[in-house]
Amino acid sequence: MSHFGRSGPPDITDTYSLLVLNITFRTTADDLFPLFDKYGKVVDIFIPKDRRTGDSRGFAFVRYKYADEAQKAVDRLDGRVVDGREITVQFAKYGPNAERMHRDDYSRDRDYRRRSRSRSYDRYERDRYRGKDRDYRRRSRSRSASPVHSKGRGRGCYDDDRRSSSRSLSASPARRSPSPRRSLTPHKASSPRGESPYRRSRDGGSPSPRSVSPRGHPADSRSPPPRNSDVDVW
DNA sequence: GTTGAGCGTT
Repeated sequence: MSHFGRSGPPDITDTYSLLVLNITFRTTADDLFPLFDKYGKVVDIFIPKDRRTGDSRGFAFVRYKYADEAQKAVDRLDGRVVDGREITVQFAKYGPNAERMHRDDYSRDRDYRRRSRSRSYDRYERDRYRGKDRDYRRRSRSRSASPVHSKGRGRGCYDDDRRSSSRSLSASPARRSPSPRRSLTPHKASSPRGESPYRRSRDGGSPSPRSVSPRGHPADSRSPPPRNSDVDVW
């Protein structure tokens, strides 16, 4: 009895799709079927899964036969805790069918206010919608979707180095070795273990020969490492 | 084994 989505869409002639979000990654259609079926006639349940791993993405699509039942399910199951997680039930919008036209059937009394009243209203709504940050979310379900990883690290390292270099030449050129290890990098990074050089290029974009010394680094030649301890610290 | 905003298959 879990033929949901096994052979594509069965019959979406008069069915309403509901989007269930915030469900656990282990929740399956069979687990949601009894839950949604209790509130109405569920025609089909489809849960997008990864093609490579086959794991659930965290949301499911419940297809109802009647809109009134779907609305009821949304109102009843929306915010319900399933498997220890609160699920979010709402009507599908970007679906293949987009039952937006049918929505008027059950929300006709509440949709009357949204009637094409004026462009201002539309603009206001759109503007208000834009206020929320939802476009930033990426579709990639990376294991760790972090919008802000670590500002100032990783790539900033190069920037910091470059800035330091600049300051060194400007503030105290003969104070500390600009970057002895940096000058040795191009030579030592030749291929200690058979690593591909082009790979490095793509990783940092162009940090090796050009970024390191855009204005040339004659100081390296005439400014050998004064102390080993300095380099040892690194 | 991990994660957590979102919109779908033959």
